[in-house]
Amino acid sequence: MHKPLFDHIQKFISLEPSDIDKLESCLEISKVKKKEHILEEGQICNTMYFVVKGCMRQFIINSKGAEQTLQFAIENWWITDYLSYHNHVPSSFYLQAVENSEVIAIDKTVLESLLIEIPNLERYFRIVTQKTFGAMQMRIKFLFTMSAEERYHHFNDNFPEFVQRVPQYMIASYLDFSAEFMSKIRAGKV
Amino acid sequence: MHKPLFDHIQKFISLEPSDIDKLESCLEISKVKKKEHILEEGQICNTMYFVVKGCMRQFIINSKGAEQTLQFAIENWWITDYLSYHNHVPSSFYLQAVENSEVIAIDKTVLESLLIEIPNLERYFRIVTQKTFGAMQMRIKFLFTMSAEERYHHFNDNFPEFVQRVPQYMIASYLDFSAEFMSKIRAGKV
DNA sequence: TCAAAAACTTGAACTACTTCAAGAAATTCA
DNA sequence: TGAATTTCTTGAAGTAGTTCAAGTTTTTGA
Repeated sequence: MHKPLFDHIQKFISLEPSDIDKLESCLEISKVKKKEHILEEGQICNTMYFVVKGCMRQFIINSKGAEQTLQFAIENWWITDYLSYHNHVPSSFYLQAVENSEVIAIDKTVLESLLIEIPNLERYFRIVTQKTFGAMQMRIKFLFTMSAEERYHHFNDNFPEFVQRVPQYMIASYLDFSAEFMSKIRAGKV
Repeated sequence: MHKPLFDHIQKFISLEPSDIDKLESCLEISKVKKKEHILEEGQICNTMYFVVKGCMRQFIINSKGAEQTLQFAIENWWITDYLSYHNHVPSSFYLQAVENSEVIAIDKTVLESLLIEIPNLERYFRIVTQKTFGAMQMRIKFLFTMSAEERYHHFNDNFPEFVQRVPQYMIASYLDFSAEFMSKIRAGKV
């Protein structure tokens, strides 16, 4: 079902029924099994993904061979590799399902011509991207100013359900500390 | 002069002469003296700034009273606090001139109505924001996977002129290590 | 339902960085 | 020009985190 996407869009702009039809015909919903990749390092990313259900993450494999989560996307978030998408260069990232998920995929070529046809949709993406960018600016602030323990508590206070929902080692790497250290923070052993 | 902005815009989209006039009438260029603030913590940010000449930075004052640079913007970059701008909440950041600079300021109310009038301009901002977001994703990757020394060399290799141009302690905090440690890296004493 | 896999915990040893304090060098501007 | 300010450097001591290795608990799926 595409409804969650249309609901999300209509929070920011309103679409003509004809535009809704046009957009609808371009969307492809797909189920992604837990741990399945929708993008791998080295591939060119030609798709934007909207999470209808479940949870996706962007991660890399670092020089020690360990996975490092850089970004999560839950229901109603967009996720893609914007650099690869816009510059048509190989991606540095993996995009993977953390849970069994459903995503709406929009192909770049299709989307770009759709955006020219529907200026209001262009507006939607501009606003959503700028808001996400704002959230990213705050994230950098937190990473720069808080200790590991403060970052954990802050995240836990703000997204308690989410912390329950995904493996702790992913949260640890998203907050930029080791899984072992997170375990100690939780046990009050720091 | 507004030319640098129009040149930048026309790299991504093309504007009708009438649109150029319309936009032109909304722009306000202003000189910002080195160290002068164009936004302070606690204020609501209602403006987007385009750097025509010079260099601006976004920084915070951390719990120890030290300045921490989170972002730079040189010629042809936009800078603002997107969270404060979109959610109309007090900013967590300062925006300050690193050098004597010239910026084009566009007021939010003016810009938002302009964007509705000129869909192509909406497109420009969508593309520019997404590209900047892509750069930010890479930045997070570098912060997460490289050591302080690697981050310094990587930055220095990619932006050698820029490293000459701004005080080293600002670069150090932008790369998330202390000015003293940067000094030691440069001296080969690590 | 139960064996295998994935996720979490613990302590001990280590290290990449920070902090502090003081001096030297470079830049600014009256 | 030269005094004041800003920026950079250096070494010594400290610490917030990592790494490793091994064991325990929880979850998964045939």
